[in-house]
Amino acid sequence: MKAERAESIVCELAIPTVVGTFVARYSAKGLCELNFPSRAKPEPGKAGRKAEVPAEVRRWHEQTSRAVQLLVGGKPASDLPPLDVSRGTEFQQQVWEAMRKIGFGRTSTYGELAKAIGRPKAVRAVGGACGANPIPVLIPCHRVVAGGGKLGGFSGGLDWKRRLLGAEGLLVPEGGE
DNA sequence: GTCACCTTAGAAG
DNA sequence: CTTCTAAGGTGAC
Repeated sequence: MKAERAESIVCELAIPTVVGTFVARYSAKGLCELNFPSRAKPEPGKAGRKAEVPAEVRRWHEQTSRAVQLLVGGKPASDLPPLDVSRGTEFQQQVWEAMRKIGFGRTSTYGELAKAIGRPKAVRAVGGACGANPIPVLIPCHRVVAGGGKLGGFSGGLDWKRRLLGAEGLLVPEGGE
């Protein structure tokens, strides 16, 4: 069964936080993408069009905003909006689902996730799925570290991975341990 | 078809 | 201990 690729985006909204402004995108099914703050200043124009946003999406955005703000602030978020991951492949969706089970303040490794989805040898593929994760933070790809206490990589910038792990009270490997 | 990627276990030197 | 190799899945070229 093929995932629907051409899922249209309903709208794009900004999420101001103490570490910058995230940008969330919604489809008709829920949150489909979340981006880390970019260097560029947020565009008030786009974020200011909330009046044209469907009530349902506004409700989701409220949950998303709260969740993101809690997480960057070092607190667990329990109230999440529906996540639309329909553009991911079956494999990627399995990986993302497994990642969401990693509790707040806990970590897992690429190897463990690979085992969890029944593909113990697909460790690199898991890494690839993490990199393809459209909704970082809410889908905690930052809680997935490499084995042996190594941090591993991060598409959005290792800086974010460290910051998020640090916010959850986790020791960030830095070459010593 | 080929290559690069958020990896890792195992064999060789 | 360090270095090299092979293996999974996916998207860009």
